[in-house]
Amino acid sequence: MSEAAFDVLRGYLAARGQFSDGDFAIVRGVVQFRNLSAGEFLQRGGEVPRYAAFVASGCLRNYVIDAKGKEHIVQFAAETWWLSDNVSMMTKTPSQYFVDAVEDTTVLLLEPAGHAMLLDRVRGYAAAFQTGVQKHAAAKDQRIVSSLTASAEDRYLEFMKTYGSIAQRVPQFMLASYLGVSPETLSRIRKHLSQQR
Amino acid sequence: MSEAAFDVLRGYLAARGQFSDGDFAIVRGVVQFRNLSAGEFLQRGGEVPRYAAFVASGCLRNYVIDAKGKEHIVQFAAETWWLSDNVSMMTKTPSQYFVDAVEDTTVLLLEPAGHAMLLDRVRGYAAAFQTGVQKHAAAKDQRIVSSLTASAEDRYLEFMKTYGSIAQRVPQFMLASYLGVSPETLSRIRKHLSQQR
DNA sequence: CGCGTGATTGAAACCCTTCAAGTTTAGTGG
DNA sequence: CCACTAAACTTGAAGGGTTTCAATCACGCG
Repeated sequence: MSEAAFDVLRGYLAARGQFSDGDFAIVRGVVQFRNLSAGEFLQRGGEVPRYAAFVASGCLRNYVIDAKGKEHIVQFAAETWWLSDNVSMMTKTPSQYFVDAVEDTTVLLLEPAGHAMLLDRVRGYAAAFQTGVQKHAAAKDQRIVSSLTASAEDRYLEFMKTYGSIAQRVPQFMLASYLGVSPETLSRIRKHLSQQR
Repeated sequence: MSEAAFDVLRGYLAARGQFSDGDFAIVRGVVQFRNLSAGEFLQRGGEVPRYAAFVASGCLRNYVIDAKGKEHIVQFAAETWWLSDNVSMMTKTPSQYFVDAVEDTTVLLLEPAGHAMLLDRVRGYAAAFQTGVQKHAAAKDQRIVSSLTASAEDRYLEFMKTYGSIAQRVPQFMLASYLGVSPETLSRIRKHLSQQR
């Protein structure tokens, strides 16, 4: 059970560097497993996060709740994605982010101390981590750019091209929240696109 | 001249870790200096970036140009800010980003090889770099959140609170581009706010 | 001084939201 | 397995915020 989950992380790491069995054993020693049912919270806004999460299977959503009580999805995280609020975790300040499971989900949890150990003890881990962080940052820039430049329809098409497999797994109203439009608008966009062909 | 510029980087690093004179000498050895006049380009879209830039004085703007030829500012970078397209630089692929100087600006340039040397040879640099990258990423999340949740007026107020000093230095139409609104709208927002008090 | 750039202002058009109602889908208990 | 219910999705109409286009104003600089 957790073996299968750990294999996902093993595969993720193996694709990003040369790691020995001993390295994997160290990793194995510092991660915890947790199963979440659909809708179950991994973290609530106002809490100080204690873990970074690696999604082995399923899908998480990361969102904020604004002054009017409305949810705004910042990120989805499906298999092989990391999700964490590093700044809040490191500074031990409450996070504004909520995280819950869109589907039944298995995550591997990594505490800051464990992460520090990996950086220190596993050769090549720091570099792999670095690369991952940079790609993450680039993806965020891309999203900022498209929120500035693109219409709702264009943003939808861009999402489908990049994360189409996720779109099939999350309810439409969540996708709307991610895109920053109302569910009604997304419905109309889809209708409009379907009529075009 | 370049001494003053390097002092800015020295101060930046000293505030983020314990570094010896020898460490600073290593840093000094791997950075290049460059002065940019207002409007001068540091990088054009389509080019493969070769450096990360640290702003010692002045201010850069980082932007994309969309299909209609319109500029969209992704980020400003004033004193003590880093600006780079790490993914393009590392993968040696053309960047979509343009970078030019809003004012006369002095930057320190760091090649990937130099950066690798710092990570390897300067104790504490990797950790300091890591922290900086995470703060950057958090700032981007914040911007995504506010582009999803906030009206143009709220985004303007948020920018003024966070980066007010930059607002006084860049032309209003650039600020509008950063906020993702037309110059006319920003003008109206400012008028509206000034009439409220 | 006059030219060019940036900022302002007005009016029309457009995209998107909100509200409201109806339809479909999915989940639950009998 | 069906019936019932709640949630999600769709569709329509009205309203609001933003853009676009156009004209005018303000200012710095050769």
